[in-house]
Amino acid sequence: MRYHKIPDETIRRLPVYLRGLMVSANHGHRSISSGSLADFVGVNSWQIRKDFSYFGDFGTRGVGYNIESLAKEIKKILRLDVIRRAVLVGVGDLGSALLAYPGFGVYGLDIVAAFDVDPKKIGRTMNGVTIEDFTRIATLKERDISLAIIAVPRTEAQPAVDRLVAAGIKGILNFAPCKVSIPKRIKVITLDIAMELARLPYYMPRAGRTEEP
Amino acid sequence: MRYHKIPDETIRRLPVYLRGLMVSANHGHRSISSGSLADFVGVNSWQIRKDFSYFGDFGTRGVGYNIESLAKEIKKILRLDVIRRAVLVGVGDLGSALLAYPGFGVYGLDIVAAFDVDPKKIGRTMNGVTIEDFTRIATLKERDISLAIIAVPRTEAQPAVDRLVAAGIKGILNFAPCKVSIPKRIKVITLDIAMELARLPYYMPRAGRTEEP
DNA sequence: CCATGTGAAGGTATTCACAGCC
DNA sequence: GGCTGTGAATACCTTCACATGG
Repeated sequence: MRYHKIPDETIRRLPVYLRGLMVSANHGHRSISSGSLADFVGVNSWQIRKDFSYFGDFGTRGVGYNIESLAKEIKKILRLDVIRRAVLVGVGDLGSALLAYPGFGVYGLDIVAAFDVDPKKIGRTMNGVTIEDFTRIATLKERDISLAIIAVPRTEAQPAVDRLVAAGIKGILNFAPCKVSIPKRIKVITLDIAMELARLPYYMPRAGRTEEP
Repeated sequence: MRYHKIPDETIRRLPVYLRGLMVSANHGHRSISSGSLADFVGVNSWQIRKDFSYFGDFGTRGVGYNIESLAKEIKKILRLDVIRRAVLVGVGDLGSALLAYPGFGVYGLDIVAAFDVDPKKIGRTMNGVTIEDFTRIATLKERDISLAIIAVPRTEAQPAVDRLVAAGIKGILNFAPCKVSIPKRIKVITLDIAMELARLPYYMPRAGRTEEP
């Protein structure tokens, strides 16, 4: 093993591997080869080995990788062992769905607070989380929450982000379809759902052809 | 202009530019320089010019790009001028949010049908779309719908995809957190929300440090 | 003069092929 | 024999620098 910097593309794939390892562990397996994991997650086996080689020797030649120790290491690299609590801002249709979404738990992440500006929503409890008044967002500072998900209308995204930064948030998952400006120490990942759908037609088989491209 | 193949990374950015152009047009502009668009969407100006250079000369030196003709060309490349109608499979929390989501319209995309297996949901109308019985999915063939969004539990994703492929669907946006197997002529984009959140902690400033990484 | 368009340079990630080890 | 780990080769994408044209 060398002290390589881990490429961003590898970081992007680590959560994929992690989920694959978890599911495999649930099936009762204790170790897995790069080939089986490849079939399971849809990444080439040599790509998987290369990715893992950036951060250590976890495999046993002739056998494969120990699932538990590899999963633990990936969690450590992604810092999922330290960061676990997230806040949701904007409890509309999408926000409500995110509150109910069971998928975050796999990665050890948990939405423990929610904020909205609508008085009709404030005070209501959904999935064990009571919706708070957005004007009280500064209280996050004392609550060990450094991760935020924002699901507000596009025009409200920048103001919301500014308040979150002031409240000490360090990372933001933004569902609003726009660029937001932040101090560079803060990380924002923008996930524009419509945009993903929009690039799908490009890859679809052209009309007029009868068979594959 | 050369007859370059358009790189995948450029295709990924085209919807970003398209949205930027639309918003700029709404502000009353008729043309825009690569520099202004860069500020607006968060991509370098030289990257933007390079991207546009793959598919033609749309700019006027000293002035910028004509918004309308550029937008039209991008839509044509992405084939958003032909593919407009989509079906939703799975009307749970996330599916309902997607039905209500206003963002698809920007790209000319429209969810015109929805399916679910739950008898309590079948027959109800949400946002102008009546939820149909999933066993009737084959009727899609006669309805000029080639794009599907699936928002079903992980274990149901593969069966749902198989039925969609049989019903003639050509492109799928998959929200279920798993790989799905399909004939290679069909394009699937999997969007795992939790996974995006999971790679955020890696990029956040490390605790203990006072300033940037 | 200003902003586009593009070869060339530089950087990053993927793929290959095989040596090393269980 | 089977599977990992990795340098080398390749492909791809980004950045630069500047010629080109309205």
